[in-house]
Amino acid sequence: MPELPEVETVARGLSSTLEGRTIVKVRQNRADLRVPFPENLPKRLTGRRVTHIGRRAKYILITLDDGNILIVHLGMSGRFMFRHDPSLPLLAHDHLVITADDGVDHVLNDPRRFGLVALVEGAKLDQHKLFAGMGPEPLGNAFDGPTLADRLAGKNTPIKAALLDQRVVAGLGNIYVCEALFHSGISPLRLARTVQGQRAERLVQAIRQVLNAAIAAGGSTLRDFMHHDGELGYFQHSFSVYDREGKPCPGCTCDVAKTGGIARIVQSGRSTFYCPRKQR
DNA sequence: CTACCATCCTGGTTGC
DNA sequence: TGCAACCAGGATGGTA
Repeated sequence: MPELPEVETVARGLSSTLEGRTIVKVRQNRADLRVPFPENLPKRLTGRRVTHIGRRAKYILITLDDGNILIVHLGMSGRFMFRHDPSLPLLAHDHLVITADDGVDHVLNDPRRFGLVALVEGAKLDQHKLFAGMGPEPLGNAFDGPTLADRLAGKNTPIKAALLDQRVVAGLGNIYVCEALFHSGISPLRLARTVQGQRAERLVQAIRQVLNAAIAAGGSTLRDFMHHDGELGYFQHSFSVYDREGKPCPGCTCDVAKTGGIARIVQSGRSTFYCPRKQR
């Protein structure tokens, strides 16, 4: 479920509670999520101090004082929340519990187990399989119109599919791709290679704007998503098209009874929501 | 290269 | 109310 804004929100929450703390206890309750947990993970984490919490694309990066980085991906249904009361029983799907030196438990819960946990040497992060070939951060300085236009050049695939490809730009998912395409007036069906020049520029601005607005709202809570402290995001109330099939798009004056309002189509197996009149 | 499909897994919602 | 089918924010690997 979590896309970049939700992961950023969780990472910020972790940063305020776990950064600077020493890990005193780790409980791992199963052998794997989408992939196996790292070998001897509890042993390798215990006694380490957390020096920094960051994010790359949809990955949470927890830097340790031995130079390793604990990587956490929340998949579709992952939550990473803290609990002050260690006497509370673990819930179903609580897979990893990291106890800090202030007695607070940081619990990774993931019912569908599409998430993953890895531990890599900090210096080799960019070369790691998960990050090699990954596209630019959409909120970073390196992401601009010409850069995106370059990465889309020659791609004979719908722009919707291209933006979901983490090698083109890293961190977008189904929701924010739909929203950004709407705000830039680009049809999700348009061939990626035709998004050049001003159109690419508009798309970059729309991506940045929608991601920043979503982060400011604490992300979007559709079903599972929660902040590190259990709070919910509220950006879902600001969706223009996502999950709004048949409804009017913002500012639309046309008759929904005639136009059908926002359309839903399926592209590469995923729902796409858009306004066929405003997006070309 | 690209498009499409299935897969991993659980749980909430929908429809009969 | 019960139950089955369907759907979901991601990523990957296979096939045609």
